[in-house]
Amino acid sequence: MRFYSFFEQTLQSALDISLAVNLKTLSEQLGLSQTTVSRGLNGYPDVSETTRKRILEAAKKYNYSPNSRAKSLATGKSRTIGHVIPTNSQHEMVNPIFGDFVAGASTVYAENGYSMLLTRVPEDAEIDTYNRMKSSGAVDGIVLQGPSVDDKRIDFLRKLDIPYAVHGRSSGITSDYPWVDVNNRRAFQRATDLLLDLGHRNIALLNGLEVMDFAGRRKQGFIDAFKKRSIEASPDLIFSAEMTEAYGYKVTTEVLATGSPPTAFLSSSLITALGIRRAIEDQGLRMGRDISVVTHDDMLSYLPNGDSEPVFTATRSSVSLAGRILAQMLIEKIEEKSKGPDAHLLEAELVLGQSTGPVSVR
Amino acid sequence: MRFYSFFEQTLQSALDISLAVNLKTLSEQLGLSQTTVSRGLNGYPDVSETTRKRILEAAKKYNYSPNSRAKSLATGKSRTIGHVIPTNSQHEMVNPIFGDFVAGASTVYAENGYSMLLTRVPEDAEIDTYNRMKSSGAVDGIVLQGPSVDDKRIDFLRKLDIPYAVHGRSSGITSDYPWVDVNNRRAFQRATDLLLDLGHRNIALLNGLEVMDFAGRRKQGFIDAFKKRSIEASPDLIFSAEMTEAYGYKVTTEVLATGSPPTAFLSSSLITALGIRRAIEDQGLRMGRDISVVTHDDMLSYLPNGDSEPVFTATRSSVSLAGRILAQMLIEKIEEKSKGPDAHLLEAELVLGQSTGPVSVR
DNA sequence: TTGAAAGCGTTACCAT
DNA sequence: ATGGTAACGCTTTCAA
Repeated sequence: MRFYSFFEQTLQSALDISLAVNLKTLSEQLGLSQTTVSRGLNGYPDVSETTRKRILEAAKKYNYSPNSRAKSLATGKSRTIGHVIPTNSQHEMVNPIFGDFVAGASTVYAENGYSMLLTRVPEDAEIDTYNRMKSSGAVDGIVLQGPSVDDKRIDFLRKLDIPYAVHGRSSGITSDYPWVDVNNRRAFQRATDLLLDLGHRNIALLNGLEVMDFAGRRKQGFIDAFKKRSIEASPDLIFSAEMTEAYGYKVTTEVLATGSPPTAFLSSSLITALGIRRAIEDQGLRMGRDISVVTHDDMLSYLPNGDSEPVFTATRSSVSLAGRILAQMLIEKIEEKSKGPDAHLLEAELVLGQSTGPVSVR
Repeated sequence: MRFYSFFEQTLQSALDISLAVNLKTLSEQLGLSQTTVSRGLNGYPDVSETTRKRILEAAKKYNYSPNSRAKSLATGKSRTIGHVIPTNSQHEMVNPIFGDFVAGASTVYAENGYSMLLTRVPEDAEIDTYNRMKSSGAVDGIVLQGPSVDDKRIDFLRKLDIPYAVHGRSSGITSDYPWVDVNNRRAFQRATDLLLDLGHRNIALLNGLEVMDFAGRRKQGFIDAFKKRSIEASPDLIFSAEMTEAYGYKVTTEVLATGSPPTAFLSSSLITALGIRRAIEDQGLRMGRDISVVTHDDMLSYLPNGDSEPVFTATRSSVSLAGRILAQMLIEKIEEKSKGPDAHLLEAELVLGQSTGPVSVR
């Protein structure tokens, strides 16, 4: 009895100063073996209901939670998924869709008892990081974000023989790999179609960097829309750069000063579209009357759909959805509920704003 | 000899199929003890230069990296820092500054051999998550983002007795805690001052949710600017809600329809400012001529400073900087290079756009 | 300068 | 239904 009360006391004070209660202490307290307690906690069938109840109560009382490091060492699973953000850009700021994607994915991780390990490394150290993630046993799976054209990392991940999934696709990679993507080509083709329908011919495309795979697809959609009407998109009005606001401002200012300025702008990013609008306003032109701006990656998804207000299709929330789907896919792969590489194409629409939305040529 | 070549072969094939090389295999291969190899890799002084060289070469050759779980189990340190994003909002999208902050912090983590563990949990499970993070030994430190007024989580973290740091402050918490914050009050006071200088009197403030601590500070700055001139800010023009675009659109539309519409808008968020602009354009008014919009949390930081172009102060990049500073502070706390709670106040300025910037009353 | 062995906190196999 | 014990891969103490 003195013995037990000693432990009681130890545990109580441990509780107070938040010292870790481990399986050993807990089992001693319960007068059971570590094995039984472990089984009780992990829902094994071969433990009586009464003992299980006792175990769970004690665990709760002493605020026990298993040491995840020890658990993962014993099981060989870390229940953690690695995401890598390359520091590829000059500025520290990050594309807003990054947050949406991460939010979507980590929600699903949390629901399934996984956590997300986020690392930011220089682009040239990325392969090395994947390598270490795997061989250090830190993660059970890896997510590759924003693939470039013919992305060598995809083959590398396959060879690394670790579950992985790609947000976006990579043209040039012929082998199978699991991905989740939106239909960039079709979305931009539709947007261009709309502007062409309204009579625009001089349309400027402010695209992202063409090493990024999605940029190539968007450009293709733009060009295809013209081709289908047997007209040619002016190559002088197709721009490609990192999607900053300065880029939008600069290009728009320059292009509006030429002999035949565009009557409409199609932007690959909201940030860039901000620069475009700013430049247009500087020229004394009015959005939605003198000129049209259509942008993808918009934040209008906050506006309620199906109301008296104009309908805005949620591009940003589709990114978050992509995160969810991809996370689910990866978890299933890790837990071997599914095997082969999956592919999911999300149907993203373009965002058409009210005042900044397309108008016909005057 | 046969013996060594057997291992050579084993290791080689392990390399090919990317099987984990562990300390045991590596030391057997080298003909050394695990102890020596471990010491060699971790830079202990008591190992001869020649052996150290051999060890490092072999480690590189066989692509060895220590199992982080085992290491952390043995050392009691996880070299991981936990961030929690509460799922407090109706929508899945996340404030863009979240990405900037995370990017800044994780850069510093990476530089110091730390990684970031990101979890997204329902708001009511947050305390529980911190608890588990600590008692499961998953993290060495915790970052609290976006505190509310009188945030109970701060006291909880202190009691949890784990290194932590807060991005933002919490009025009502009198005890010391480590934080990094911008001067929200002063920034909004200055912006309001500027608009008052230009002759505006009917200024609308579209603020964030007032449970969030930063929103309270911003409102205070707004009110103070009026007070200093012995005039009163109209309470009817102060709004508070989650910073969506719909919020900006709705409030602006309504307020412009009243008898004395505001001549200027001050917005707590770029997203909301988008809604404000959209509504203004719908009324046929022109930005930067008929009306002024000043917004905080802008993305204009992409524009180069000190050029011929107007100077835009980098609010977004200051968030990223906050992430860096906070990460550095937390790491020092974890490694016990510093002890007491630190406080850093970053000097954030308001962003004043060119066309959308403030104009005097006409 | 090097090595043997104990220990970190779990799980899992094999008994009973 | 329950318990003893050997792993998991590393660090660290103690010896040599």
